[in-house]
Amino acid sequence: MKYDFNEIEAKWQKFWAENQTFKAENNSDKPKYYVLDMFPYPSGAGLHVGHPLGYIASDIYARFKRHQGFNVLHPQGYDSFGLPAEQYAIQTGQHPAITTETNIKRYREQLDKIGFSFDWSREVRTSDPAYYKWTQWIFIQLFNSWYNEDTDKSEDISTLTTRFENEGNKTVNASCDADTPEFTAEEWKAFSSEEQQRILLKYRLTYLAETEVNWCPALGTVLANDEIVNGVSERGGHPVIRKKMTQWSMRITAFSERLLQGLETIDWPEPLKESQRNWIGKSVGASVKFKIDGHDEWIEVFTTRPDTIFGASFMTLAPEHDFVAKITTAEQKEEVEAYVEATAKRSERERMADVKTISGAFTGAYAIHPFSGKKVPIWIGDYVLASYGTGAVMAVPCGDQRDYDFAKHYNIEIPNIFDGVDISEEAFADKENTRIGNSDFLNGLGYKEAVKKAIEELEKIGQGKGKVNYRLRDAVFSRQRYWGEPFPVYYVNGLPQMIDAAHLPLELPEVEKYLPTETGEPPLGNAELWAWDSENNRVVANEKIDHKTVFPLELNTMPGWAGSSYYFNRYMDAANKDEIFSEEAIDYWKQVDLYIGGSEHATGHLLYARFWQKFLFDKGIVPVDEFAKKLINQGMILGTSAIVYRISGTNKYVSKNLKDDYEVEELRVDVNMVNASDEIKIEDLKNWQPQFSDAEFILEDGKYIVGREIEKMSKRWFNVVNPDDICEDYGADTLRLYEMFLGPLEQAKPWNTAGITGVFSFLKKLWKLYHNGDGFNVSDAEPSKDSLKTLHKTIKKVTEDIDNFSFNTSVSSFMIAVNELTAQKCNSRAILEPLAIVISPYAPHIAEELWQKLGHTTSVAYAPFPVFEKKHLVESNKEYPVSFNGKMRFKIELPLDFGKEEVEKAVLADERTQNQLQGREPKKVIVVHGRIVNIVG
RNA sequence: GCUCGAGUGGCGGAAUUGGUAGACGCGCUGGAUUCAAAAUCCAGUUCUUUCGGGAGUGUGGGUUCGAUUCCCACCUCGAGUACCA
Repeated sequence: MKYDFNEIEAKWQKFWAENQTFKAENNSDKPKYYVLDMFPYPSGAGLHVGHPLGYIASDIYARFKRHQGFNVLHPQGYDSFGLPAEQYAIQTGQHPAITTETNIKRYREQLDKIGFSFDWSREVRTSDPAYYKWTQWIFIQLFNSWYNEDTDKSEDISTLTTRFENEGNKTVNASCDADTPEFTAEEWKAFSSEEQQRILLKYRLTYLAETEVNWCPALGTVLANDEIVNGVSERGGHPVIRKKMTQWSMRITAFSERLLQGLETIDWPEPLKESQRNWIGKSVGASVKFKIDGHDEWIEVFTTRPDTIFGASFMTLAPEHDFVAKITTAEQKEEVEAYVEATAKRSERERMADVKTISGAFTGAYAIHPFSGKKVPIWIGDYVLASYGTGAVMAVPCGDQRDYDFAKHYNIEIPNIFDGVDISEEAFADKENTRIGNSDFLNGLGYKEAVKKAIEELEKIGQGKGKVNYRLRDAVFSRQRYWGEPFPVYYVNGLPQMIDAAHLPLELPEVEKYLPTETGEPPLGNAELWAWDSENNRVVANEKIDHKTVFPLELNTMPGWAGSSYYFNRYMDAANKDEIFSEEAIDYWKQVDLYIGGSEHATGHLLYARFWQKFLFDKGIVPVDEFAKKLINQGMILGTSAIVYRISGTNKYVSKNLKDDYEVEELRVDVNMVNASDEIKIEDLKNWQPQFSDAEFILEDGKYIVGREIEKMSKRWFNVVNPDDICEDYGADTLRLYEMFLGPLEQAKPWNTAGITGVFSFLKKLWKLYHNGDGFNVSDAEPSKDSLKTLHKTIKKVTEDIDNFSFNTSVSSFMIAVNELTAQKCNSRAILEPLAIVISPYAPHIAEELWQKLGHTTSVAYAPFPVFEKKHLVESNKEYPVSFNGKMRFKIELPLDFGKEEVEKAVLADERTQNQLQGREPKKVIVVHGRIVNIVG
């Protein structure tokens, strides 16, 4: 009987869908387990064979957990807001919602063909108003919250206003904007309502602020750093300038320390955690205030080396620093202004790329050293970044290489404050071996003591204190796009007001064009129905705006990461119309137990999602403050491109191993035409593209052999392999097994369809094991000892492999098991029934079919996983490998109950031992019981 | 530059607490079956060899009876990050 995978797979996919086999219940006596994939952006290109890798792994895990008796939540959805649909809309006028719907359909078909055990009843789409209602809702919660650094928690904004009324803000320890003014309770009460609102914005967890952005006038939009290449836009090559814009931001910096500490509590890959740590960028040091000579102003700097304060011989401000204009003297004005203008023209990336060139300008002003009272010149230089610390540094040229280079370049004094160190060539930055000298009260101290002492002294004179600084910046949350979540915000006298949560969702309006308006406003500026009637709580036409009851709505939309920052929680109760999720659901599922996805989201999605989770935790909305206990990064699947060699200037193509005799150009051709021996059929090539139809070919051994190159899977390299095609030709079970068989989950590895025949013939052999000629053939005969041994070593191995996420080695052990059972001519139910369950997480369709044929009427998906029994693996003999000086030379079979002496005696008595020794006396014989014998001599 | 990861046959890879290096699969070689091909099955396949053996996991050292595995130095490749005070 033939293994008809197409029929079998269609049958079971239908069965699972009709019976809702994988629907998870929100209340169950079973222990819960939540397996999550990073949901895809449904692109127009569809899935290639690399996309489902992580999904297959998580599906195997989810199925395994079901066999182990867990109530498994394994949902899937779509991150369906995004740029490509919008770009397509701009080009064609097609509404992004339509494109998105089409793409989702295609994705769903492709996913269904692979046989995933998703609970589709919980599907979410970030672009669905029923979903983004809750994205908007969370935004409102953030707006209505502030961060109390005393309790280290987000709190409702009302607790802040109460404190302002009672004590002003001097005593309030909060995360807030740097330019927040101080006020007393009386002053607060005297402020107008508008003034109060303006101040509260400086405290809210999402707030409006002037942010410097990369503005591309030609595209009418803000670009991310990686959308800019060499100072011009990647798309179209238009100039990009730095521009200040009022944008929504998220006060993620309030959570810096918790985001850092939380990493210790979660089981995520170390490299991923490391990149989050770097991104957060904690440094411990001190903030120091320098008085500016002749001004009332103080310059505040952050330093990690307060111990070197006596080495500070100048200050450097970022060119953008607020003080620059104020303190620059008349003589220096021209030079400074020219320098500031020159730096403003350069993009941040340009500035960062050009590290070698030293540039700066002297402001003519001086700061007073807090201890020595000496006047130190104040410079500006673009090596100081406005966005880090205070945008100012105390320059210690003897201890910091950049300060050193700057000082050398401009002939600034380089005082040496290190005992016994030569600084004539370079700065000395070795903390371990630091011994401070020439520094008044710090003389003779090492790094640690000197830091402590310096901070103490700074505090005494009120000019500094210990401080922790983070590199992490608040996250800009506005996008000048159409296809994203609208902000639930309208403006009264320029001040943002939240739409009441009861009136959400605020749905995206229709627009004529998806481009920015002529006046440079975001695409929503094109909408005609985009005003808020605050009396009737609904969207009305723009012409009704009277600024009394009808107000303009926000024109920006939210970024891609908004919808993905909490979707894992929404899955728990995805259809809930009244709440983001029920308390019952979140208390049961709590958090994701296993999250699988790409490492490219390390510092984007995965950091923002942790931030929102901590916020929701503070608000009591979720019960745990980390959303995913364990995370695994799947590696990228690369393509194996096929290359043909055209002889230069001709239409002749030469086979790979003959190409060195000619001058050739490499051309990539469709990999799907190449067979396992790297041979391509000339006919296929001729039919593939017209340029080959009348080409000539120089063959080797009558074949055309292509060259191969491993590179990213991409249409332009013609190396994309489609999972549908694989399912069509070999079946989903083969695809699933082969994806796993390729190598370790976390590693990048090349795809080559050639190797797939190995797992395909394995499945055919597995099928044969249960069949005899035309019929199903499983007997109730007692299994042989060997078969039991094969089964149980497979159970053991596969269980361990799944626990270790080592799915590739499981596939090998299935192959070994089937090879052995075939050789043993095993057709015993006692073996073949458990075997079907063991294989079912990997190859669920064939397992279901065999399970049914074995006489079962319910899905194999919930059959208990076979339990490993040690007794079947117990041996009485061991084939000892005998090594000489660590090299294995021969094997000898001995009873396992032989003791060390008996083993040694038996080995030494063997003639092969004497052969090896050739008359030498063995110096030492090591016997490791049950493992190995090693003879030294 | 810094951080992290990885180097094993022609290829993907295995060896999970230091104990038989190359499991499993692809490809390749030979054979069976076939008019032939596909499919299937069997045998072989790290290199080298005077057929006794010898060498061998990026390179060089070290620890050990024994190292792909642990330590030190270096080389190569990949990923992330970048004037972070």
